[in-house]
Amino acid sequence: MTELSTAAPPTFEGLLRDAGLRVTAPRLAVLAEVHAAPHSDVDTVVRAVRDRLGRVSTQAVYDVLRALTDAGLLRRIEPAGSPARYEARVRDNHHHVVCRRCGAIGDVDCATGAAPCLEASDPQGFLIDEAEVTYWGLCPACQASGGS
Amino acid sequence: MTELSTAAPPTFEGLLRDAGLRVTAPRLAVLAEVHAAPHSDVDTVVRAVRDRLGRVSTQAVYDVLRALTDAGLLRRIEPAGSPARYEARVRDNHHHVVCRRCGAIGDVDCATGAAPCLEASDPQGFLIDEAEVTYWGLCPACQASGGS
DNA sequence: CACGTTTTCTTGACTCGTTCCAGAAACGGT
DNA sequence: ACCGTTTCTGGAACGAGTCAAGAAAACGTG
Repeated sequence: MTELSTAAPPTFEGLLRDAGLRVTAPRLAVLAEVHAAPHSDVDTVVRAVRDRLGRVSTQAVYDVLRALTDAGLLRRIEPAGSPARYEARVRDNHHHVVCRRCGAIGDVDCATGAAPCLEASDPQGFLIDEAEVTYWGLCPACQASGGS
Repeated sequence: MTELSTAAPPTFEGLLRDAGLRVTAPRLAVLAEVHAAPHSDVDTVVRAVRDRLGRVSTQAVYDVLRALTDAGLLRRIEPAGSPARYEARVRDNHHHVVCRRCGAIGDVDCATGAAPCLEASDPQGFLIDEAEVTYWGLCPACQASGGS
């Protein structure tokens, strides 16, 4: 079926086809937007998609984001106190720094090799498949402005 | 001011006074409930408080939870996709395992001593004050029931 | 290239968790 | 016991996200 080499399709259309998803304008626009502006929230994506395509319903964007996330083309992150955000860096086990004041998000690669804190000391019988690390602090801009 | 030794006041009333908070029935009830049932969500706390005290407004519970959290007597955790939950273990830097299916939460002590992944490889200029680790997986019960 | 099936998008209403507001009630220092 | 301050009540409101039914578009086939 997927005869064509899935080596590294550079186009968004290729990404969609390889994932077994239909190619539609909203999906291409959402993919492009999240690749262009990582850590976008839904509202930002909706606005960007409408800039490109004109009239697109909010639900379409929610549906597309879910489909792309389920297909592994996007990753959903949800820092406490913020609406959900989406990024295109996928399957590379990186983490995030979140600014307590303005909510800005940055990517942080794993320090300790591939799996930093992946093993809990006593997982209480849980079968763990992912360790998510969130660093909380102040972004450079907020350190400068709000001194206290 | 705080002349009396704040060594280890065993009563909830003592905890409140030492934190400079007024002692009220809703606050005592909330403290007792969260100590008794860690990782409770707001609705659970509301029900428990009403069981003890009779009529208590939902807002009172929200206000109390915020006041106790700000005072450092409770800790608020907010796993993605779940409503906020509260626990009484505070200032001991432990982490959580969350069941992907049923949302159950367990405590996990730091494996690597006091600060496991506390230092990001490249914090991008962020001033980090906390590293929050969430382990995702399946709790024992969900492993047993939903095999697939 | 037209057809029919399947998937996707639109519109609108709705749920859930949480917050805001004004006023009544309770706390606790003097 | 009194009075100023803080806390609680009740009701309305908000944002994020979901559900449901039908219209529209994308794909595999002949």
